[in-house]
Amino acid sequence: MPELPEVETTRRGLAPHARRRRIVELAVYEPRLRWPVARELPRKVAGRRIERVGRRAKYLVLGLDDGNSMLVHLGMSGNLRVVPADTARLKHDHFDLKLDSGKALRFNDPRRFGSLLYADGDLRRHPLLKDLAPEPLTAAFDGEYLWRTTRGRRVAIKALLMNSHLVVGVGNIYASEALFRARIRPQRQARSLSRAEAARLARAVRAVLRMAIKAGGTTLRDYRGAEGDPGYFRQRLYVYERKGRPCRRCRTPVRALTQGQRSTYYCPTCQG
DNA sequence: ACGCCCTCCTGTTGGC
DNA sequence: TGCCAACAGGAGGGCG
Repeated sequence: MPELPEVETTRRGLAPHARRRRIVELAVYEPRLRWPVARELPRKVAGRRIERVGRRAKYLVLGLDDGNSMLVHLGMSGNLRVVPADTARLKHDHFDLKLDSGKALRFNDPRRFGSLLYADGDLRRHPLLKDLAPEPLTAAFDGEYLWRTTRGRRVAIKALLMNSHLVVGVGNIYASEALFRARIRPQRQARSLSRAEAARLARAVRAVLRMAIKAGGTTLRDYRGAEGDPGYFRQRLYVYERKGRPCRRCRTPVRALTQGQRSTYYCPTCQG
């Protein structure tokens, strides 16, 4: 579900409520997430102040006043919302991070692919973060980088866009959308991209992520921001979920195909 | 190192 | 209406 724009939207919604707040209690109702929630986590974070609400790839990072951090990953169906702490719990509410404001950050995740992790000290050494590629919205990710890292790679460019060793934050929706905007077929071998195409694709990735953030992300079903509101980028999608419907640019019916057990959408006319 | 495939989990949808 | 299979936004891990 949530890709970079949705996680970033959640981060922005959370930040004003969480920053400088002290953690009164971490209440874990269901520790069986993607990674089991460590038993000692509530004890470690109780009483700490949240100093930073950040993001790395699709992880939300809560930086604590003791130099350690909590990481929250939303998985496919997760939401992290701000609620009054006494709000009645619903099905699939898995933990509450209760703050000294009387609010709680409440995590709901039907599929339980999300996670709540603790990282002591340097985030860059955390096992799940240490090998991640650059952020797409930083200067490190540009056409030259993309061209260089795709050399020799026989895998389809669409699959490579979703590989967090190449670039982070791009999932199934925005991979299709970026390739459409760059006018590149998703099935193309990554190594076949020209320098110009790599440059177009890098720009398209950045553009589509930026625009999606502006729209508050894409809500297909479950996604809600920190305040409970959906994202509005769905209505701006060019190909994703539009199989058989006319391309918004040229009216050719959009095609779907399966790559690595994931759906890909593209326009056979616009994407040469 | 690389590329492919499977897995975790629940809910929804579509076909019969 | 019921049943069952297919599919869904992630991504680690195992295999050849």
